Amino acid sequence: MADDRLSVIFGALADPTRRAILARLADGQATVTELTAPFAMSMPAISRHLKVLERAGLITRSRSGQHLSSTLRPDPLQEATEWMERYRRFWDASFDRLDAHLRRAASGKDPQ
Amino acid sequence: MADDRLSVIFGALADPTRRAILARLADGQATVTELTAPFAMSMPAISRHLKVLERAGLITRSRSGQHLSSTLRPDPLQEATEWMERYRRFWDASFDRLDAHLRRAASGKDPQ
DNA sequence: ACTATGTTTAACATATTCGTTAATTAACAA
DNA sequence: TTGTTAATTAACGAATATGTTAAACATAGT
Repeated sequence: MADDRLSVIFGALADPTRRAILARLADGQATVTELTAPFAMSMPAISRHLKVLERAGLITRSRSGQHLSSTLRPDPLQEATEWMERYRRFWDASFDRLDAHLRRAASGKDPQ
Repeated sequence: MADDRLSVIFGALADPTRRAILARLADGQATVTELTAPFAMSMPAISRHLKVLERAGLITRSRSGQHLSSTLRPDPLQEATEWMERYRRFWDASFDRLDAHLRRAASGKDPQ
């Protein structure tokens, strides 16, 4: 994977396990052991996923004794969204087209 | 890469060449040759990138004679954004914390 | 039919990803 | 010290990603 920020962020999000971890962390910080529990996967595997998320800036980690807690830091999601915003006018255009299509269809006068 | 929709979408966005292709297509549809020109990369390489974007639903392609044009279809970006929206309250929380911190710092009364 | 142009597919090399198990490090508790 | 728990690192293997060049396929023009 390329090492520019957006590639690292999107790359981190491109794995269902990592997205599930983020979803879990939305309910509050958790240790590696707690994050491992729901998955049929070894702790080293989760540990690596956490490293990927950390590199993307999507989590921060802090040690408290033996326990290493991960906390959600969603700022990179905003960065990603901002990149996608460049295409919003195309969404709008798509919606307009869909809307127009539905109106034509509903009126029974669709020229297609 | 996992083959669920979101993984395919995020995976497609996790490459700078592919994001550049999408940016180019925001200015209108283009052929494979036209999309290859700006890159120091062979046409087969671009052809594969286009396939990845197509699989993610980010472009559609239509042949007109010899020319195979790619067109932006940004709907999947919205799907990705919708997933990220789950974390919007954390963005807001982050902003709130930042805001509060700045206000405390500005007033010279920051208890920290 | 022949040739030129546009694009994909085949075959290959290399690097990265993602998982495993085993070994190691770090912190706590007796 | 010894043992237990928490987590990472090491070493490995299999699958996937990303690029290359050469060959094949598809359409157009003469």
